[in-house]
Amino acid sequence: MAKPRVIYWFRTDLRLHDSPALKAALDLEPEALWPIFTWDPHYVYHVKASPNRWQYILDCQQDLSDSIRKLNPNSKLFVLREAPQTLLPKLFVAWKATHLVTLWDSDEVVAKNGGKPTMSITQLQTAGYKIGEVPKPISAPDSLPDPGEMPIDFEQAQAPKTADLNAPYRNKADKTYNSLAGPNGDFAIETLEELGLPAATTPHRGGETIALKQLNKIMADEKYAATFRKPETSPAAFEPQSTTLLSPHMHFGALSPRLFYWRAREVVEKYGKGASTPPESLTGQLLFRDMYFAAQAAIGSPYTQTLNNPYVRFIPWHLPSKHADTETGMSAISGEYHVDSPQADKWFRRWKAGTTGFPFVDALMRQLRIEGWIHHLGRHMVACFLTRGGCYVHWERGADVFEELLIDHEPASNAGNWQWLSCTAFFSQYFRCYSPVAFGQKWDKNGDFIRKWVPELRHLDAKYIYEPWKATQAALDKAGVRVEGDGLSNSHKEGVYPEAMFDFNERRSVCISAMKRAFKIGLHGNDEAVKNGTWKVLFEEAGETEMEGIGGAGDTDEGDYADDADHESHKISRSRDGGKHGRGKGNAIKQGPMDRHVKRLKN
DNA sequence: TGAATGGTTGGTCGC
DNA sequence: AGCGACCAACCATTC
Repeated sequence: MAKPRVIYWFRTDLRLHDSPALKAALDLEPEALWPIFTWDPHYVYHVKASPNRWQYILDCQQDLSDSIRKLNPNSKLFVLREAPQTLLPKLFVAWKATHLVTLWDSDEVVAKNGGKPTMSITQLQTAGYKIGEVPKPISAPDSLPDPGEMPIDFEQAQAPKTADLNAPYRNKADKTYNSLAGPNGDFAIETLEELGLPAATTPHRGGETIALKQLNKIMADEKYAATFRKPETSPAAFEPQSTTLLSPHMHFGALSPRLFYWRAREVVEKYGKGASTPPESLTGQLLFRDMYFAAQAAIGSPYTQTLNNPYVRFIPWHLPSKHADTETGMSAISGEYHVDSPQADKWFRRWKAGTTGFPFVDALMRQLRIEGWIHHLGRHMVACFLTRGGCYVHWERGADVFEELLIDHEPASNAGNWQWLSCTAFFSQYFRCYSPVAFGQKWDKNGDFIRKWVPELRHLDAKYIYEPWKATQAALDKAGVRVEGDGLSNSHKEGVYPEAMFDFNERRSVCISAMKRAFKIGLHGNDEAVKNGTWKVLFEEAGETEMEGIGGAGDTDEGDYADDADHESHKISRSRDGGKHGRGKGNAIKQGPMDRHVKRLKN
C-alpha cells in the first residue's frame, strides 16, 4: 500500500506544537507532507480589519514558516491564494494527496452543560470539572517529511471583486490574488505591500517565537503569575501594560491555550499559599475564553447578534443593525445600520474617533486605533459608555469597531463581552455604571495614560485632566490647550480638545431608567415582537422615549455626514458566524481561514 | 416554593 | 488611605 501524502491545512492555528492533528498526520509516516495555508479572498475583502491585524497574521505565518524550515529545509509554510472550497479539491488531484488534516473539534463542554450554552463562569467550571483535567499540550515535532511535487497547472478561481470592505485602508490596489503561488511562484507569504495596505502602527507583533518568549517572561515572574488578579490590574498602565498581552497570540494560534494553562498551573502549585484562584487568576481568564466558546457552540450563528438569539435581551438601542433577511434572520446581519438618531450616530462616530471630549474614553479609543489593543477593563469602560452607560447605542456597533481594530479580536469573546457590558447577556446589573471620570482616576490619579494618548492635554493640571470642561481659563492657558468644537470637524487641530459631547450624569440616569423599563418588558432576540417590530408598541405604552427611532433631530435614516471623515463605518463587515465550527450544515469549509477549532476532516 | 445567595472588575459618601 | 454602607434592586441557582 502506498504511503499517505498529507495536506496539513493550517487555518488560524499557526503553531507547530500542541496540534493533535499534525501529530496524527506524522503518525501516519507520510511520504509527503505539505503544510499549507489558504489565503482566502472572502476573508481579505469581506472582513474589515486594520493593517495592525493584517500585520499580526503575516507575522504569525512568517514565524511558522521559519520554524518549519528549521525542521526541514525543503519545506516551509506554503501559501496558496485561493478560497479553500475551490482550491482544495483541485489540490487533491494535482498533488495526489491522500489525506487532509486540520484541527480538532470540541463540543464537550456544551454536552456536559446539558446541551445548553454556558452563560456563567460557574456553569463552565462545573462542566469542566465533569470533563476532567485540561489535556497537556503536545510538543512540536522534531522532524517533518519533505513535501512532494507541487504542480499548480490548474486554473485559479477568480477572487471576488465586489465590496472590498478594506478599501478605505488601502493606499494601493490589492495584488494578493494575481497568482496562486504568489508573485515569484514560490508559495510565499503575502506582504502588506501586496495587500495594498499602509504599514501597521502597532508595536505588538505576532508569531510563536515572540509568544513563547513572552510566556516565559510572564512565568519567570512567579509572584506576578501566581497572584494575578484580573480585576486588580490597571487599565491605565502602559510600558508595560498590566496584563499578559498573550490574547492575540492565542487568537491566531501562535500560542497554545493548553500550554499557557499548564505553565500557569505549575507556577501556582509551586507558589503555594497566597496564589490567586479562578476566575480572577490567569487560568481563570482562560476559562472565560472557553465559556464564550461553549456559549457560541451551543447557540450557533445567532450568538454574535441580538436577532434570533434567545439568550440576548432585546433593548431598543440606537443605530440597530440592518438585517438582510428578517424572516429567517440567520447570518442576516449585513454590517450596515439604521441611523435612527443623527445625534446618536454623531456620538458613535466621536466614540470611534476618540474625540468624545471625555479624556479617559478618548485615550482608550486612540490606543485601540493605534495599538490594536487595550486593557480588558478599558474595554469595559468604553463599552459601557457606548451602550447602557452613555450613548445608548447598540452593542453590535461597538462589536463591529472592536472587530475591525483589535489585533486579538475573537468572535466569541468579542460578542460575549459586548453582551456582558451592555447587560444583554451574561451580566445584568445595569445600575453598575462606569464613570469616565472616576474609573480612570481610581487607577491613574495623575492622568499619565491620558497624557500619553491625548497629547493635547498633556500639560493640563491633574485636577482637570479627566474633566477639562471644568478647567479654569488660566489652567487651560497654562497647558496651551483650548476646549472647543464637536470633535469631528476640528479633531486634528493643534492645541484643541473637543467639548464633552454630553453631560455624563444626565445620560447615565436616562440610560439606567431606560434599561429598567426594557428589563421589565423583558423581550429577547427571538421574540416575535422583536422580529415583527411590534416591540415598539410595548415600549411606547411604557412611556419610553430613549429608544430606537426617537431622539436627536428625528426619526430618519438620512443623517448629516457633511463632516464625517469616517462614514464607511456604515458598511462594516461582520463575519459574525465564525464560530459554527463545522456544526450544522457541514459548512466548515465555507468559513474564512481565521476561524478557530476547525473540524477534523477525513478523506 | 419562596428566600437567600452569589455574581471576576461601579460610584459616592462618610468615617 | 482604606473600608463599609448605601444606591436601587439585575439574574440564575440553590436550599
